Amino acid sequence: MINVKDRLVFLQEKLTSKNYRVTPQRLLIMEIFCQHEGAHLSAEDIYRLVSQQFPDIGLATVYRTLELFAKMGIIERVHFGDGKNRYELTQHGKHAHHHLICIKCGGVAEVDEDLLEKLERAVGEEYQFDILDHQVKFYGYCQRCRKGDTHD
Amino acid sequence: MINVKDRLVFLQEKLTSKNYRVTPQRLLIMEIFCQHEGAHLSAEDIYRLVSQQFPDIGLATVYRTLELFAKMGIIERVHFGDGKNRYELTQHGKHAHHHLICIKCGGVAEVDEDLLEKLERAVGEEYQFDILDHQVKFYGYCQRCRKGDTHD
DNA sequence: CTGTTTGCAAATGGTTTGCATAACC
DNA sequence: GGTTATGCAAACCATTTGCAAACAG
Repeated sequence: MINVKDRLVFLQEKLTSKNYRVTPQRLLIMEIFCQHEGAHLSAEDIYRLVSQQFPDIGLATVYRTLELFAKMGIIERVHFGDGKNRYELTQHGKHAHHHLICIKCGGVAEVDEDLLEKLERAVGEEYQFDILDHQVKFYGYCQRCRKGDTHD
Repeated sequence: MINVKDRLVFLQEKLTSKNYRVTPQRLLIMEIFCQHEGAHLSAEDIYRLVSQQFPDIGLATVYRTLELFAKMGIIERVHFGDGKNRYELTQHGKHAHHHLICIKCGGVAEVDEDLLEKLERAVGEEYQFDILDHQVKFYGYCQRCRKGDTHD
């Protein structure tokens, strides 16, 4: 797990520099993200987790904070098509948007490497598109479900 | 545009073979898809379009039909993260899930070629995942918005 | 005829918003 | 102290569901 303290200091500075206020709710939400590196948390997930330490937090605050963090580039939205937005810490220097989604158990695994850089460049040139980021989803059966073999 | 008549006959057969009933609503919705090849239609879009020819259709019927068509593999859901599901005709023999999404104007362009086959195979092997399909989204600025240059 | 499909309206679930109060700076 | 952020409840929007009536086979 990442150095939480560093992240929190960084957040604090970034908030202050943009004239946003440093509040316990915002710090806590960032802490949750650090403690769940690699997870794809929904607003509800975060609400539940934060509530354990800060029972008075409102769901709306969670949503507003996620909106803010996303706008600041600290976290990113990812969509798995399950009806809810999910969020993960922005990985600086490399994208982390390759997901393997099992269409049976719904499990989501993350693919680390950025095998797509070449493709990104090629497509960007061909279509005259200034590509800043990408997101790749592979749909199929994970190892476990593959064995089960009861593909309905 | 694709041969609409062929598509409709195909749909009719497929419905009958699975003991689903052939209804004017279902045929009309398929017709709309054929007439908007390449578009990424939301349920609301389809409802609006079908209503012009069949004013009594209910929105729920549209949703149920989309669900059915997706289950039958005739159409596919794509997610652009704008809060609504979008649908497009399944392209047999090739995937058509490469989208260029402009983060300024929201425009969506489609990338035709399947440059991802190699990557798909490699990732599948490495992660022991039985990959059936993939979906790629590139986020950035389209040619037009790039010129405008007022990025934000 | 019989079971599937439809339209309507009400319910649902995730997310947003208005507003008075509380908290940061 | 002035403004920003919060919590609550109500509003919102896309989608789903229950049910009686309509329709396909």
